[in-house]
Amino acid sequence: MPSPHSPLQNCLLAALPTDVFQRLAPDLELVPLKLGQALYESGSRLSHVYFPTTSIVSLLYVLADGASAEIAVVGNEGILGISLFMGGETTPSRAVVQGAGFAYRMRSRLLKEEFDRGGPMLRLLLRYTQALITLMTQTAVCNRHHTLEQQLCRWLLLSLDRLPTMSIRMTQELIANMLGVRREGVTEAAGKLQRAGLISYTRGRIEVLDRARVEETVCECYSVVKVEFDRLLAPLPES
Amino acid sequence: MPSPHSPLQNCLLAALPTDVFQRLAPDLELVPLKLGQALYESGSRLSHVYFPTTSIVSLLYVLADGASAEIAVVGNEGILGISLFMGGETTPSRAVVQGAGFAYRMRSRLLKEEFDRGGPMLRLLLRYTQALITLMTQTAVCNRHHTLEQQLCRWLLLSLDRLPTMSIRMTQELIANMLGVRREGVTEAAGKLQRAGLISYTRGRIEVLDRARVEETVCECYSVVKVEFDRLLAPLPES
DNA sequence: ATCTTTATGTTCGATATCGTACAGATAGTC
DNA sequence: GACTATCTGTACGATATCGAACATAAAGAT
Repeated sequence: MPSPHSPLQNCLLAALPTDVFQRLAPDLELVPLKLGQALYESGSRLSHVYFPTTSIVSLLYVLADGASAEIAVVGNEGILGISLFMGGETTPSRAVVQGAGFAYRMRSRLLKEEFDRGGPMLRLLLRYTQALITLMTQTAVCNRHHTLEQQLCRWLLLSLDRLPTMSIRMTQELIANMLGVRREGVTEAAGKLQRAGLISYTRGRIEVLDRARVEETVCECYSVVKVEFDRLLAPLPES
Repeated sequence: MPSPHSPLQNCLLAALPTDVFQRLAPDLELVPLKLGQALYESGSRLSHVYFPTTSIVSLLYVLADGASAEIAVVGNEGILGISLFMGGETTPSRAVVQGAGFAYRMRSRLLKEEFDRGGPMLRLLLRYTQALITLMTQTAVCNRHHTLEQQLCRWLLLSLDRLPTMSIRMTQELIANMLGVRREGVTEAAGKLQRAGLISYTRGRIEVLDRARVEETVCECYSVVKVEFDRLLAPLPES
């Protein structure tokens, strides 16, 4: 009976040519990620990069006064630790596990070596990074122009896209941290969605009942990001 | 008498090793950029990349309803057209000239070729891109948590850092577009700064009178970005 | 010099979110 | 089964920004 876990559950790893994947496979280590665990802190050097499979991780920016905001979310479509190959070594953001699950990790040095070969790994990671940039910038614009209810829908959909289920384990308090708003604001927005029958939630667990209607409520930001991820990561880039 | 213009006025070009610069120099073409000119539109393919010297260019994201927000600003420290080498070819943002001046442009294909050699150009551009990511994410957080007055100060300082003068040609209406707020909001915030003696402005021209006090008023976002740019772009990366 | 265009200043009520406080309700623990 | 910690619901005034309407002022055009 095969293990239920495979590195190929991560889209980036799955998109690599066989020979590259084979070269890296021995160094891929399956690790469980616990809810709330920090994979790296602002300014820290990265010993490993992570390829999530069944987990989901938020990139959070924390201000001096403790206020925070999520700038991106990474699931099985991505990788944590882009500053490694971008050359900066560190970033001013934190990576916090938002959905418990598994990831494969790899020592930073090995990834860097593969990246520096300039082959498919480089092209793949750069395309992914560009998609991530779109996610981040769309978040900036959405923060400015859209209502909390729309932003909550965006957050729900982006999270669902990175999870195998239709429900998310997460308290309203934590969602508020992600969105950079008050917990009460989330209660209100979520209550509205629940009364309308789009979602249902109990303590620490949100379920999307009617995804189609959530997609009607969400602002354009969600689809812009989705289209861009699909465009950039769909085909194995050849060039 | 030498020309007052040189590609070396752009930090990225100046940071290249001599041999690389010599290889590219014949293809660098000096072009004037007019206020309001769009260097590229959302989704368009790039025929050229631009290295600003005395001009300053905003990356703007425009929503379906016409609302907009600036996601980054590029001056003589940077380059326009990162999606070219990141592999995506296009981005969902617009690049609009915010301060008239000059830039050197280069055909996309040539830049891509140099990038693909995997040498100093690749490392330099990736480090710059990482700094740009910090700028974008800080903008997202700032939009969420800081007052308009602070954001205006951030915008002024980031713009000044990319210009040789202490004054900016820009109407309050356009600043409002950049910040993604109403024009009246900018009038109010700018009026407050003017009454306090930090800046002075007339139609379409803002002058910073007391930079030190603007730096006291600005939120932490400005210095985070500045430190990160200094860190990532200061030394010629050797790696 | 006058006219026109454009930029800036001011006001008003409307709205969304904030900050605080506290009341209920649920899950887990003893 | 009672207790406790945590999560969620609700209410209140305070604040920032919005949206619209209109007044003033400066630069440029004829």
